[in-house]
Amino acid sequence: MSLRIALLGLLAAKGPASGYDLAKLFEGSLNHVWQAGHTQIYPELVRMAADGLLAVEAEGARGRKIYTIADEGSRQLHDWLADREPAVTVRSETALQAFLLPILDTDEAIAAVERVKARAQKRLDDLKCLPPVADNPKFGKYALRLGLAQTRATIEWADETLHALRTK
Amino acid sequence: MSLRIALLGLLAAKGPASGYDLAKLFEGSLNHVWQAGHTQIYPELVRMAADGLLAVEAEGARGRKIYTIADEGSRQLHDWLADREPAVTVRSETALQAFLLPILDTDEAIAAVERVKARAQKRLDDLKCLPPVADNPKFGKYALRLGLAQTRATIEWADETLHALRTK
DNA sequence: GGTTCATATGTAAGTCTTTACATGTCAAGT
DNA sequence: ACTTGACATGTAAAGACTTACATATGAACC
Repeated sequence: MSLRIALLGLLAAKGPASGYDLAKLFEGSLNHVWQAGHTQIYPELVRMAADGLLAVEAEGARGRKIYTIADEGSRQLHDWLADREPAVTVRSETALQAFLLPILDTDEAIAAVERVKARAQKRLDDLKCLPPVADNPKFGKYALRLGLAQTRATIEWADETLHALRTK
Repeated sequence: MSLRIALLGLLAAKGPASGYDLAKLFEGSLNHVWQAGHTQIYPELVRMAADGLLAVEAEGARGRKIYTIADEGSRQLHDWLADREPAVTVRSETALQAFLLPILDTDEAIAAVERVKARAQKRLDDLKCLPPVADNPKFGKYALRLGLAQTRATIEWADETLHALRTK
């Protein structure tokens, strides 16, 4: 379901696009929000078109297909955004490592937390130089700030945890 | 793979336990870290026992089965924790709503962000009165702090975003 | 003319996860 | 004796996601 919403949202933000275009957007700005590869996107677009959420049009000799959001698609997107209580299914390997940290001895734990911190630092840098979606600076702005806030929180946790591990 | 690790970790933290016990732990302390229902846990335990990671023992008339972590299980758990670069597959409906917020008009967006904030606030309360895993206060301590830090960051984002939406 | 790379789309197999169905025990309260 | 609720385990089908395989065009470079 959420994949549908993400695709509808991108088509609303960017206008008509091909599956390939959408896959590129997932690799870019959406990557820190939701992830999907082209093998998941292509069949889903076909189903969405069959369900009347999208209009399709073939273009060029290369078999490129352009999808446009239909009224029913706009409606479902809007309703989901306005009404949906977001599900909170957490599945974070980082949090799992944090949970199980006491299994490691102190120096191994320090190394693991250092890794988490380095990763978060890199993510922070990535987020800072993220291009806007389809030259549309509105989109992704709020998600970017949320990502920055949560990533900074992770770095602070790592610093606090490293301090605790080193002084014990 | 991560489900295996979570199960191994719980068995290491708590000692011998049944599938039912482990499912309860997922509903409790692990819930903010990783999620799994009993329908996923029972078959996985069977596979893990078949792979030599766990020892099984039947107990009582009620068909209760007690799993104990085997040496091979301890080894794999330790290796994963010490060596694994945590995967960062983000799939957050909250972040997706944040991403697509500009599709809503201002008052709808405010309502959506209020919902996110209320949810985070509740989560914060949940985290604060979480019981320790198997009366073992070491476990979950670091994950709890990570969860608190990230949840506080989400609330700060909501406040910042509400302010931005209301003054525009 | 040939190579290489980005473009562009798909299928298939396998894994992970959710939802729905199904069964039976034990303890406590009425 | 009966009911209710927590305990306890499972299967099956469907849906979501990943990984590997497969194909073909157009543009740029050498």
